[in-house]
Amino acid sequence: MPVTLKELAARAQVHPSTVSRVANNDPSLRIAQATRTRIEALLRETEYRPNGVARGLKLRQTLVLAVVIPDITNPFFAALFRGIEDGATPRGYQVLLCNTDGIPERQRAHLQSLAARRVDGVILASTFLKDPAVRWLRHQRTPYVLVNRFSDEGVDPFVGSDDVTGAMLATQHLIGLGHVRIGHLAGQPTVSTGVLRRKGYHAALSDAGIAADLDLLVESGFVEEGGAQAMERLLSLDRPPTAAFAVTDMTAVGAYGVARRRGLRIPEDLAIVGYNDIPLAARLIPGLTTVHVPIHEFGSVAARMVLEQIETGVLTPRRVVFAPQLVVRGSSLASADEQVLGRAGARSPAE
Amino acid sequence: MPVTLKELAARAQVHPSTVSRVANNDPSLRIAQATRTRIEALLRETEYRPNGVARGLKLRQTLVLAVVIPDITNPFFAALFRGIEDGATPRGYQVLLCNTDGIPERQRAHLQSLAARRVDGVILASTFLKDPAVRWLRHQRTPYVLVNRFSDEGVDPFVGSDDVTGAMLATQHLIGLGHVRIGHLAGQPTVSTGVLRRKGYHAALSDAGIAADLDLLVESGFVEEGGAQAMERLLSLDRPPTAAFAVTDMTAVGAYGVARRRGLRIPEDLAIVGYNDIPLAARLIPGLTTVHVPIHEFGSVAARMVLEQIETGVLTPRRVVFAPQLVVRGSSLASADEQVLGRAGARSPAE
DNA sequence: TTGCGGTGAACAAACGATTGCTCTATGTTA
DNA sequence: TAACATAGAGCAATCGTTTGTTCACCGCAA
Repeated sequence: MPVTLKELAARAQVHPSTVSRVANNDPSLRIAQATRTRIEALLRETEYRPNGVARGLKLRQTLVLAVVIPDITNPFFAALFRGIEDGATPRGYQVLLCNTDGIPERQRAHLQSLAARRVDGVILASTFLKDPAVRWLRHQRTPYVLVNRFSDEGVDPFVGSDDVTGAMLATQHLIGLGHVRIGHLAGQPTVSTGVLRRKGYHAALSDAGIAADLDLLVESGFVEEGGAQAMERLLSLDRPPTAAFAVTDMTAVGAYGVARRRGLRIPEDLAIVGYNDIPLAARLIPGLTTVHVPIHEFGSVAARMVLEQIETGVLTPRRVVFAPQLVVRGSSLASADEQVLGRAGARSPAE
Repeated sequence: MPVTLKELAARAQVHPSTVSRVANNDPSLRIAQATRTRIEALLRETEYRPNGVARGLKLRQTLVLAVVIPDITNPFFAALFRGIEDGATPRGYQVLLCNTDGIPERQRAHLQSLAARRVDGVILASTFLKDPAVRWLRHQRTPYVLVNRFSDEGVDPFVGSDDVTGAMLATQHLIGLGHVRIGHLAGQPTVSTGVLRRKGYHAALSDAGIAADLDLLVESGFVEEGGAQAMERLLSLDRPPTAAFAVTDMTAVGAYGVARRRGLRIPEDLAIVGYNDIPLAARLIPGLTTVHVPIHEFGSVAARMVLEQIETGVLTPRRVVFAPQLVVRGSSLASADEQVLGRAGARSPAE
C-alpha cells in the first residue's frame, strides 16, 4: 500500500505540508537542515510518490493525454500512436488509447468519458467532415489536435499531409507510365482525406487531358476489405482499368489480394499505388508504390502541439501540413529500383 | 468549462449532497418529487458528469486500466490491445497504453507512474523471467495480469498459450514433411516464450530421434530484424537447414526477406513455420504456416481477469492457458490447401 | 524592557465529489 | 395534548495534495 503525506508527517514529527514542500523542493520553504535531512531520508526510504489523483484534483492537471483513432490494429494508427507517445512520455505524460472503429457513437462516448476524466489533451484521428464530436470538443476548453483528417475547414489545430498534392503525385505517376484508364479506390466523402484525395486524382487526370470515367471511381473506404470489394467492382467492368490509385495502403492490400486471386500480375496487368507508406507497403510483393507521409512525426508533432496548448493555455488553431513524397516500388514499375520522387520532405506551414 | 456539483446546487437551491444523490440515484434518498424533477432537469440541461478525478480520489478507483507492452506497432500487441479494450470499455474502463521497447528501465518507469496514478489494474505483456518489475508489482496491491509471457513460475495471474506444445506442433509438422535439418530462430532465454518454445522444438526433435545440432539454433529475438540476421546465419552454414521454426511470425517475416534476397523459394528450398498467427501471416506470399493462438481473446480474458480482481478484491494467481493450433499454409507445404491441424481450440485451465 | 526581524514550522482552505448522520418541520397516534 | 414517526433535506467529514498565511520563538538592538 503506497504511503501518504500524512503518514510520513507523523513519522517525521512534522506537519504534512512541510513534507510536501520538501518533496516538491519548494524554494519558499525555510527549514532547518536537520529536519530536511530527516524528511528526505524518509522520502527515499518509502519511495514516496504523491498520489496522482489527489494531485490532479488540486492542480487541475492529470498528465494524461488521450488518443482517439478508428483502430490500433491498422498499422497507420499504430505508428501514429508511437509518435504521440514518444512525444508525450519525456514530458511526463501517459496516453489513453481509444478505438472507435469509425463509429460516431463510440467516438462521442469516448470523448465524453475523457472529458469527465479531465485528460489534459485529446488527439483525434477519427473525425469526419462536419463532425458534431469536434464541435463539442471545441466548446470544451480541453486542448486538442486533429490528425490526418480534419473537420470543418481550417478552424481546428491540425497536423496532416497535403492530400490533394499527394493524390496528384500518385495519379500523375501512373499517367506518366502511360496509363489512361486509371481507377480510384476512394475514401468516403464524409472524410477529409477521402474528399481531397479524390480531388487530387481528378485534378491529375484533368491536367493530363484525360476525361474522367465515373465507373473508374469506386468507394472503398480505408481498410482492406473495402479495397478488395472495390477492386472486384473495377475488374468486373467491361473496360477495366490498367492501374489503380488506392486511397490508403490498406485498401491497396485488399486490391493485391483480388488481383492475385484473379491471376493478374502486378504491375504488368494492373499497376497499383497506395497512400501513407506504412511499413507493410515495402514488404508486399511486389513492393507497393505509395505516397509517403511521416506518420510517426504526425504523432510527435501532434503531441507537441497539444502540450504547447496545455502549457501556454492558448488554443490557437495552428495547422501543420507536411508535403507528401512519392515512393516508387514494384507495384507500378516492373523494374523499379526503389526511388523517391516528388517534392522534398520540407514542412510547409500552410495548407 | 464543465459544471460542478456546487454550481448545480446553487442553481437548484439545494445542498450539493442532494444533487449528488439524485445524480447517482441513491436509493437511500428521500426527496420531494418536485425537487427531484427540478434537479434532474438541471442535470440533463448541463450534461453534468461528475469530475472523474475527484470521484477517483473519494472512491479510490480511477476506472483506468494500463497495458504495458514492448511495441504497439507489432501486430501481435495491437491485436492484444484490442482484445483488452473490448473487454474493458463495456465495463466503463478506459485504457492507458505504455510501450517499453523491451527496455527494463522503461518498463519500471512506466509501472511507477502507473502506480502513482492509481490505475485500477495493470496488464503486462513485456515481462522477463526473473523480472524485478514483476516482483515490485506483486508488492503493490494493484491487480495485475501477465499476458503471453510469464515471470517466475506460476506465481502470477497469467493468460497465454501452451508454448511447449505449440512449438512441438510446429516442429513435428516440419519433421512430418520429411525435414531433418530444422533450424530454430529462437527467442531470448530471458523470456518465457523464448525458453518454452525452444523446449518444444528440442522435444519434438528428440521424440523423432533427430540429434540436436547446436548450429541450427540461432537467437533471433522476437522481431523482424533479428529474424533476418538469424536467418542469414543459418543460411551461411556449411549444411544449412531445409526448414526453420521461427519463435514469432515477425521473426519469420524477417526470414522471408532473407530467403527472397537469396533467391530461395519457400517452401521448396526453405520451409518456414511461425508462431502467433498474426493477420499478416495469412497475407504473406506464400502464406505463413504458423501456430495459431487467440490473440484477441488473450486480451479480453486478461481484461476480465483483472476486472474480476478489482471487483472481488481477491488477487488469486489464476492461470489461463490456451491450447495452440497449427495452421498450415504455403510456407511449409507447396500445394497447401489451408488446413487446421493440432488440438481443438478448447481452453484448458492448467498449464 | 520593549520592539523587531528572522527562523522554522504549523494552520487552514481549497480541489470536487460521496455518504453517514443530524436536524426541522409536519402529520399521526395514543 | 404529548409523544413520536416520517418526510425532506442539510451538515460535515473524508479522500491526499498544494500553497498562501499565520504563528511561536529566539536573538538582538534600542
